Amino acid sequence: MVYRFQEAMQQGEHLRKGTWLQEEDEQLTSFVALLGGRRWDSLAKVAGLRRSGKSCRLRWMNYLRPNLKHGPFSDEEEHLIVQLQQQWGNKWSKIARRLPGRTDNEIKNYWRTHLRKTAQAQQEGEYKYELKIATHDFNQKSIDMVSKNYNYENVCCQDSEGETNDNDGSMNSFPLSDWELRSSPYESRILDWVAELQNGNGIAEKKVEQDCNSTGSFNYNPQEFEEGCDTWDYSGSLWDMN
DNA sequence: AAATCGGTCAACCGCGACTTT
DNA sequence: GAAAGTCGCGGTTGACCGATT
Repeated sequence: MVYRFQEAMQQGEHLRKGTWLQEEDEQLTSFVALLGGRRWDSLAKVAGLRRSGKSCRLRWMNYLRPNLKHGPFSDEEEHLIVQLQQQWGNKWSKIARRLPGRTDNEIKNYWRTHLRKTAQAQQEGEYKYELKIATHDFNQKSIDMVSKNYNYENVCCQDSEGETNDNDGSMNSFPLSDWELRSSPYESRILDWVAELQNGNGIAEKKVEQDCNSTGSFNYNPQEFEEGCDTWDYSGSLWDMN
């Protein structure tokens, strides 16, 4: 799969695909410094790279660009991604602008690998919840046969203040403590965040605040994430190579 | 030790939006 | 205003690697 550079250079005008070689990276980096990060098709030709402009741009944006972070996501970053994905959906480039040094591709991959599992677990959780209701129903009916006093809603769907909760069987009303499918503390933390966000209540905000206080470094303010108030701009000092 | 499986992530693809000619 | 060129985005693919059987 990995071609030798010399071989690649002998392949005529055919555009190369696949993994970038160190020589190609160096060549691209020096020509971007020289010509700037635009007109990628022209840059690729001038640089003598057997790559499409698109490929060059992608390599630069996702890997070679200065100030990029490479490594695991911090708790703050994870939290922020979850928050913003909830808010904006799969707008990865938009989300990436809130995470200095992270690329849309990186965030997208992170979401798919770590949080798709969460979604699946959530679905299974719903299934489990239905089973639980069915089991509860069955047991309750057995009790009813004795007591003749069955009222499902009153038994299971009132909180301590006597207010009736959401009763549609969705995960909105499902107590997280009953989830037994979490495969790791990491995933359970994400699950907690997602569930709290879905509840959309002050508890979630309080929890976030507590988490922030505990780490002492993160504070989520929804107003900061309104359209058009980027806190990080690609186009400024990032492009300064010196 | 070898085969298989599953997770991760770099890179590609297609398409729409934007810019230039 | 139209055509061509370029850019940016989101979805998808496939190679790689460690864990498991």
